[in-house]
Amino acid sequence: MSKEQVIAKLIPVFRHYGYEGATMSRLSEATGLKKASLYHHFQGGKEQIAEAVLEYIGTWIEENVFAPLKSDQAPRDRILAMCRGIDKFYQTGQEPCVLSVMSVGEADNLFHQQLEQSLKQWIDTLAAIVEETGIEPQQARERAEDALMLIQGALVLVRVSNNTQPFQRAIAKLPQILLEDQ
Amino acid sequence: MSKEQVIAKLIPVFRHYGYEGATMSRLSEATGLKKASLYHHFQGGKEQIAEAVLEYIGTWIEENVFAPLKSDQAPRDRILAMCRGIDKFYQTGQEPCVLSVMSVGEADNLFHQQLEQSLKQWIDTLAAIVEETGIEPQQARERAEDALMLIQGALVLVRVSNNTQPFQRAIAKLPQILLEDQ
DNA sequence: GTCTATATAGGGATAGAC
DNA sequence: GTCTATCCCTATATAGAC
Repeated sequence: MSKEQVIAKLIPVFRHYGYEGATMSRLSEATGLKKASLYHHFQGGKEQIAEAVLEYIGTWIEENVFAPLKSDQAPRDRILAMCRGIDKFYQTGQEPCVLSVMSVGEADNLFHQQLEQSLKQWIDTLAAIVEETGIEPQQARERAEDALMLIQGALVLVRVSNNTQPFQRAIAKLPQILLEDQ
Repeated sequence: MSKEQVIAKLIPVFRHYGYEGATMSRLSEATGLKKASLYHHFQGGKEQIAEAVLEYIGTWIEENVFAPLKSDQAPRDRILAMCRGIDKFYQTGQEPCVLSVMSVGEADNLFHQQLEQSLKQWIDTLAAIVEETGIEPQQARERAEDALMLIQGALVLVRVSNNTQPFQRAIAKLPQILLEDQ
């Protein structure tokens, strides 16, 4: 099993249990590797595992959410492509956001800068697209923030209500929020 | 120190560290009571402490967020009153939402039903107000959900970005989202 | 590279003095 | 009601065999 495959199995544990809840026992069970083997791959222990998870997710987002935004299609089509990436990433809202579960407690102390940077990049990228359509920078930024708030809020609602409908509605509303006058 | 005062000191620990991160040590430090004293007040241990916290918060929300919605003022004024309650409850976004931090990991298994019930109540209450203004039930419900998504999403953004602006903007937008055509 | 076995620290929880 | 002292278990992490 490659390191990538190992990390792919670690991710859902962090997403569903958070940093403190992602115990070495659960990580061991999720991967099928005993604890000592995990320490062989990640000498820095749990903290380094979380770092690897964050990096892996960053790359995935880059390729599946940001990349579609940078194609040569019309802005609306690029945003629709991004929406498909988001829907896949969050599995229609059923997979929690690492950004939000890692911004709690101990994990926040360890990774705050990195999380903040990732969020900023997402907002900046979205705002740039909106600006391309002729919207003022300040307005574009607010729309990008509104879009991310809606996504993050939808994820909370889905988690608590066990109903993916709010997420689907939120995704469907993104093009309107970003491109049309409110 | 009364039980209410103790609980008031316990709450921020759960909000900032989540259920698993809210260790008895931290709860002890936050209250100034040693662990054994906490067990005297809450014989059910940590789980019962969390229950007490959730109940206390439920009452607070009832009095400061729901009650204003039931006054005899105009719908818009009632919603503005609710917004003030929300702003106070979340300290302009600087205090995380218990609902969201408790819907992760072990805590979610323990309290899922209760959290789901609280969220449902909030949505139903908001939707009822919107319906009063002549909006169709389905539309009203979606607006209420949109409002809660925006709030929850704003809280994530504030936590990650250390910037309360998105929350303030979100709160300011609530009357529009609930009462005006989009 | 993966395992068993183990060390050390901290978690939740209780007994019993005051 | 609050404390000190302590129990047991699990968490993180390491040693060393295969």
